[in-house]
Amino acid sequence: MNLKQLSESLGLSQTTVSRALNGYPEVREATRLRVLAAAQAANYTPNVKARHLATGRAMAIGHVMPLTGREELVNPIFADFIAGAGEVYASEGYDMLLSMVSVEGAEAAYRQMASNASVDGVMVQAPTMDDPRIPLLQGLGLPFVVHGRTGSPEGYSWLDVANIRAFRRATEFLLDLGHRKIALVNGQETLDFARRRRLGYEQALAARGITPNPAWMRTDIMTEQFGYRSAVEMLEADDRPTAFLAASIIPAIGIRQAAGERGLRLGRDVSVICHDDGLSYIGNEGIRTPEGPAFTATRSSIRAAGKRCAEILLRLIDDPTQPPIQELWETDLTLGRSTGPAPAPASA
Amino acid sequence: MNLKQLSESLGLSQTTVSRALNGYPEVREATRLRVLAAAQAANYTPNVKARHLATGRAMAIGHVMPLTGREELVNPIFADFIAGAGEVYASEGYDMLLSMVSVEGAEAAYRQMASNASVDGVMVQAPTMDDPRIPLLQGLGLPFVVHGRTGSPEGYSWLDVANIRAFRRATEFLLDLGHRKIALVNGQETLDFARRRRLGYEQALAARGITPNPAWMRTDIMTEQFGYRSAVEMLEADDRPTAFLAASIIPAIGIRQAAGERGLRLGRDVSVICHDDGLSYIGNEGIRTPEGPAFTATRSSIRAAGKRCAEILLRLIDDPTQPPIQELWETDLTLGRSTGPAPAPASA
DNA sequence: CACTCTCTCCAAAGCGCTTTGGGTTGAATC
DNA sequence: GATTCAACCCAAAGCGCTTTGGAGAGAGTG
Repeated sequence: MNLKQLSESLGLSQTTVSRALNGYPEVREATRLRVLAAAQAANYTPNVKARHLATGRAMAIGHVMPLTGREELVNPIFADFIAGAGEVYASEGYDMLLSMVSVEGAEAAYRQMASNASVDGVMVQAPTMDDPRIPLLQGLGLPFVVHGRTGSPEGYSWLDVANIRAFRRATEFLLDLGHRKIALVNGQETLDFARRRRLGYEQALAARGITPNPAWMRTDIMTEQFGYRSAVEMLEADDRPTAFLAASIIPAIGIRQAAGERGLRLGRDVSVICHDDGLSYIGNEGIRTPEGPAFTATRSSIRAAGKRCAEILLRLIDDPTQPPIQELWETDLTLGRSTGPAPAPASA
Repeated sequence: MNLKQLSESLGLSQTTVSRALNGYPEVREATRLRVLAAAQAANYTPNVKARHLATGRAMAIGHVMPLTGREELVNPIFADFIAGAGEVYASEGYDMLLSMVSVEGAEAAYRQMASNASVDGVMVQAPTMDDPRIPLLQGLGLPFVVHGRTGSPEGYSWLDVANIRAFRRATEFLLDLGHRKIALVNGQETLDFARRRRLGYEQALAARGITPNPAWMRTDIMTEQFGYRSAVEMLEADDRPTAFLAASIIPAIGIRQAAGERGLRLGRDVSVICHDDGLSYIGNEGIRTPEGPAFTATRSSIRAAGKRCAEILLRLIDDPTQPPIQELWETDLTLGRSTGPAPAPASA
């Protein structure tokens, strides 16, 4: 069933039917209702491709899910982010075009999306400090929103969490508990957010006159095994940290496991704070006892971020004169069962 | 730059240029090279929508990522599955159209994809025993592949792991270690795979004359907190299991946490076997010591499954006469550090 | 009553591509 | 030298929709 057939069955022109369906005012209300009823009855939906050819709008948003590392690992964080964004797209009638490519291939993917106009805008995730995708997209004139930001976050739309503050605060909290040997199990520091988190950590230490120990600062893809291995190495060294700061709940789980295997109890022998993105299946909030969730954590819902980024992007698409929209979200520091006072030096 | 401009700049007709670019034989090799060079120089890529309008093919595959539960949780498993599939699509020039909807909305999503021909085929994930999407898609005539299968898996293409055998084998392994009190922390049993896993578990118990204890059989969305809570409840009861069988590594992590908090060591005081989908960030294989990975697990890469499902789907699309392709993958049972002989009854 | 609007509706062009159904041309064939 | 046949190339017709530029019919106005 296409427009032509539908209009013939109604004894109307294609123009009128099209206008009736798209809510234009040049059609009598009675006619519109008749058209809508007929469309409904015939189970008619306009051919998206034809419409796009005619309008030039793709009614689709491009997402590029970066696969990190040589193994092209897929971060579950993106699934939740996409879920949030997808919700918005669906409600506004947009499709989501997903491209999974290695970090190196991302640029080409965006370039292609732009060149054949298969999307009306794109979402940029996990930017590096000086991400080449941003000037690229600006040059291509394709609307985009960055989740996170770069070193010089001007002239484009982004949404980010206050990473420096979050990790400074978390570090201060550990310092207040008497910890002096604090390890940072960070994400890849080529990524801007990880760099900022390290800054926050270093600032807090510096404010108390503590020089960070390079052996206690690890940076890599935020897998469970990365957390595990980092913790194993640090806990088996002669001088070991009494607290860990993890960039995600996933490495934090690895740290917990490493500690547990060595008979160290979280919150008593070793403290752990992680950033909690509120992941669906491994959200920290879920495991809540009267004493709080499992991990003390800086919290910010990645799904809510996805949703908001999508809203911003659609606004940008709707109104090309819209100036850049930038939002900085604060995180909560929620107390859980994984932190406690630093153990007495004798036992460490 | 469009076809018309390109052909004018070359002094050729649109027909010839189009044919040259698409590899038809009616064009001289010299001309083809000239055309290709010009296209390259002009950075020309054909407008996808126009092409689709003309050919009727969308060059896109629809994925519907089911969000489960009232909270619409997104299972990280799907991210890895999609990564595998996406790899294949990209290499064959297909786009991936992703729709995130609640389980109830999935049918409508598929129906829409079919009705406006925005995709050439769809992927069906997480089927229930008697999934309505299958007759729906058959009726719509849209090629599809099911990851998993239904109660009566005939007449359509699917790829599944041998869930019954996997869980029977895992249960037998625990029985061989002397465990008699084995709990099953399963996925939602409306889903076919979960039902099959329970069957495997029950068969193994029945073969040794053991009646399953309903209190030790849990079924829900496979989150970490589900694993945690289930384990807490069972471990705090008077009669507690000595071993757990978990449907995913994620609830298994919750179980481990619950056990650890109670001073129970995995592989010594409590045994755990889980199914390991080889997730990128929380893959069991990663945390490997000389004694093996953290969990004893039935293993099957979800990413490889995604890849293979995509290959099958593209084959189906390429050749409509292709009869259904069905593949049953066996799992490995790999020994990890989470299992050991059943503790002496006195200590239990 | 002629004229001007406003309301409704329509014919046709156009979006950029593929593909059908020929045309030309030059070489090979009889 | 006429005929046949590849080999190349082209004009034009769609694909299904939106949108421009009217046209016709009543209603309102002087």
